[in-house]
Amino acid sequence: MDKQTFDRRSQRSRQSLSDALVSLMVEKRYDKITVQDIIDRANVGRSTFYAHFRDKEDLLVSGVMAVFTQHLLDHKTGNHEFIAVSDLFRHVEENQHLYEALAWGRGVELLYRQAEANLSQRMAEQLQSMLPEGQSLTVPLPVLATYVASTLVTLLRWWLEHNLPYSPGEMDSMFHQLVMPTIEAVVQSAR
Amino acid sequence: MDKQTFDRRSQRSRQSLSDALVSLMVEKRYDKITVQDIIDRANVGRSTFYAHFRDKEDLLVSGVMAVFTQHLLDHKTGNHEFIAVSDLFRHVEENQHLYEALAWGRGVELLYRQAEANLSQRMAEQLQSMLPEGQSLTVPLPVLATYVASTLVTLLRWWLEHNLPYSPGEMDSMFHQLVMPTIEAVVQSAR
Amino acid sequence: MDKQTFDRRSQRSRQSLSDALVSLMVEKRYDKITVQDIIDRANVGRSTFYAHFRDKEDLLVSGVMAVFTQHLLDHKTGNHEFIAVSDLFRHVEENQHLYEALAWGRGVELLYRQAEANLSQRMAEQLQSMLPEGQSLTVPLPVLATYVASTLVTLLRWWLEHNLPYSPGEMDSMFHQLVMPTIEAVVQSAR
Amino acid sequence: MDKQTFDRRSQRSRQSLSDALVSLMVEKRYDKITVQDIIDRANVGRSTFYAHFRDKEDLLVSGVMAVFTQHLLDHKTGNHEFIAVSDLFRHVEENQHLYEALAWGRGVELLYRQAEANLSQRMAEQLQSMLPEGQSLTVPLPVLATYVASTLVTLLRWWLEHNLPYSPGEMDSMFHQLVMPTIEAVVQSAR
DNA sequence: TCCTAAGCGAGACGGTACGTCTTGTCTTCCA
DNA sequence: TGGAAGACAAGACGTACCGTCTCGCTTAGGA
Repeated sequence: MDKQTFDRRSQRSRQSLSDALVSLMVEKRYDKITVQDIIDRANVGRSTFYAHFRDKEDLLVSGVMAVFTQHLLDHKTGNHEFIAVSDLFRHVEENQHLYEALAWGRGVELLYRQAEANLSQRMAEQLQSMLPEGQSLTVPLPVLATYVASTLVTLLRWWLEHNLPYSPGEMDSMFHQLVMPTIEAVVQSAR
Repeated sequence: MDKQTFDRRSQRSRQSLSDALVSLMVEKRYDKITVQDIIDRANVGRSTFYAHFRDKEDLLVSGVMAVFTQHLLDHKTGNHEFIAVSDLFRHVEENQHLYEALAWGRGVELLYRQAEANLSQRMAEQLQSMLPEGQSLTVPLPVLATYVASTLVTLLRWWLEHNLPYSPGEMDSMFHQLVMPTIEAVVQSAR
Repeated sequence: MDKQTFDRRSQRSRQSLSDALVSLMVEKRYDKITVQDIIDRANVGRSTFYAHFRDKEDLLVSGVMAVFTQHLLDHKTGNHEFIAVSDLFRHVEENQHLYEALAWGRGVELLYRQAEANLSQRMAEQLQSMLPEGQSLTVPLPVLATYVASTLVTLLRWWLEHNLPYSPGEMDSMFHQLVMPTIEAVVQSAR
Repeated sequence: MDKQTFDRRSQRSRQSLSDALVSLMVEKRYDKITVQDIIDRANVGRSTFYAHFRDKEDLLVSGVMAVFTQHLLDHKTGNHEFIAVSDLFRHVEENQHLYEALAWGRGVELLYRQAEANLSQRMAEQLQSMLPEGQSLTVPLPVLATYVASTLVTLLRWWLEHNLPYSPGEMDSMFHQLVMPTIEAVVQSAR
C-alpha cells in the first residue's frame, strides 16, 4: 500500500478519535471516559484505537493537544506586539465550550502543564529577543518565562472556572497589569 | 470496646495508611499506586481502608494533604511581615524528598490546586487587610490573590523540578521581585 | 480467613460455574460459549472465574468432567461382573440431555478422550486381574484395553448421535457381542 | 480472463496455503496456528486466503483433508481382500511426520471423525456385500461398521501416540485379531 | 502493442473475546 | 462486637485474532 492511502485512511481514524474524545469531554470528566465510550462515539474498532494511540492519555496528548495547542498558540502568530493575548482570550471566549471541557477533567492538568511549558518556551524566546543589548535580568530568564506563562494560564483557568465574568479586553488588560510592572522592574534593574 | 481504644486503633490505622501512601509516592507515581499497594504497605485489611477513607483520593487529601498543608502553611503563622516565604522555601528544602514525591505523580496536581486555593484565600485576606482605607485595586482582588498564590506555587514547582538550583533565600528574593512590583502598581494606581 | 470459609464460598462459585457451563452446553456448542456467557449465567464476576479456573477448558475438565467421570464411572463400582455396562447405558439414557450436551460441541472431544483414557486404564486393570495364571495375550494388554474402552465410547457416542434408537439392554448386549468374542479369542489363543 | 488462468493462479495459492498449514502443523498445535501464521508462511495476502477458504477449518478440511483422505483411503483401492490395512499402516509409517502432525492438535479430532465416518461408510458397503444371501447380523450393520472403523482409527492413533512401537505387519495382525472374531461371531450367529 | 479485467499482496479496519487488573462491597472469622 | 482478612461482582484495560474491506500492482489474454 502506498503512503497516500495509508495516510488518508489513518488520518480519518485519528481525527474521528480525537473528535470523539473532545465531544465526550464536553459531557463528562476525562477520567470517567472509557476507551469503549470513545470508540463507540468515533465508530471505530477497538484495535484501531490501539493501532493509533498507546492509551487514552496518548490520544489526549497526541490528538486533542494538537488542536488545543494550535488554537492556543497559532492565534498569536504574526503579532509584533510584545504579548498579544487579547486575541487569545477572545478565541477562548468563542470556543468556551471546548475550553470548559478541557478545564473540567482530571487528566486535563496534563494539558495545562503542557500548554504552560509551550508558552514558557515561547516567552523565553520573546523575552530574550526583547532584551536590549548589554541589559540583563535580576531573575533567571527561565524563571521569568515560566512566571509569565503560568500567569497567563492561571488567568485563563480562573476566567473559565468563574464563567467568563469579564470581557476578553478586560482580561487582556489584567494580564498586562499583572506582568508588565514585573517585567519592567526586573529589566530596568539590570541597567 | 471503649471509645478510647476505638480512637486509638482507628488513629493507628489512619496514620499507617497515610504513611504508606507517602512512602509509596516516593517510589512511584500517585496514579500507578493501587489501593492494594497501600494496604499491603500499611499491613491493613482492605475493608479497613474503606472504613476510613472513601477512596484513594480521599486518603491523599484527608491524610497526606493534612501533613502537606500543615507544613506548607503553618510555617507562616506568627509572621507579621507581608509575605514571609523564605521559611517556606527553607522548609521545602529540608523535606526535599517528600516534596519531590508530591511533585511527581499525576494526582498531585490536586494537591497543587488545593494548595493554590488555600494560598489564594489567605492572600486575599492579607491583601485586603493591607489595603489602606479609601484605596482600591485596578484588578479584582480574587484575581490578584490567585495570581500571587499561583506565582508562589509555580516557583516552588519549578524549583523542585530543577532540583533546587538556588538557595531558599534566592528563591524568596525572586518571589518578591516577581510579585511586589505588580502589587505596588495595582495598588498605587488605585489612589 | 480460615479454610472452612474459603471452602464453603469457593465451592459455591465453582459449582455455579460448572452448572452454568453444563446448562449452556445444552443450548449451544461448547466452542461458541464465551466466558462472558458463563459468568452471566452463573451470576459471578469475571475475576472469580479466573480465580478458580485457568480458562474455559479448565472449567470443562476440572468442573464438568468431574461430574461426567463420576457419573460415567462410579456407577460401576461394586460390580463383580466383568463389564457391567448396562447400568451405564441406563444412566446415560436417564440423563440424555446432559450427555447430548456433552456430545455436541467441539471441545467435547476432550471429554471423550479423557473418558476413553480413564476407561482404558480401568480395563487394563480388570483384564489383568481376570487373566488366569500362566495365560497371556496375543495382543499387548494396553492395546486390548484401549480397544475395549474405545468400543464402549464409540457405542455410547453412536447411540447418542442417533437419538437412542435402542434400549439400554440392547446396547449392553451389542457391546458384549462386539467385545467378548475378541477377548475370548485373544485369551484362548494364549494357552 | 479465461478459466485456465483462473485455475492455474488460483491453484498455486490454494496449494501454498495447504502446504503452509501442513508444515505449520508439524511445528505447533492446529488450534494455536493463526490465519496470519498461515498466510505469512504461504507468502499470500490475507484477502487471498479468504477468497479461497471460508476459514481455517475449511482449509483443514478442503485442503489438508484432501491429502489425508486420499492417502488414507486410496491406498486400499483395487484390493479384493476383505480389509487390507497393512498397506495403510505401512503408508502411515512412511509418512510418520505428517500423521504425527495430524495427531497432535485439537482440531484434528475433526479429521479423525471424518476419517472414521468415511471408513464407516466403506465398511458398511464391504460388510454388506460380504454378507451371504439369507444371512443377517445380530447387531445392526451401521453399528458394526462404526465399530470396525473406530477400531482401526483407534489403533492408528494409539500407534502414533506411542511412537510406532510395532511394525505395520504386527499392527495389521492385531487389527485382524481384534475385529475378525467379532465379525465371525455376529455373522455366524445369523444363520 | 496496447488495453483491460481479474487475481493478488498488503494491511487498515470494525468487531469479539480474551485474561488481567483494580475498585468498592460484603461476608466471615477472631480477639 | 468491631476491625481484619479477603472473596466477590463489576467492569475497564490492552492484546490477539477474525473476517471484511479497500487499495494499487501485476499479469495475461483479447483488441
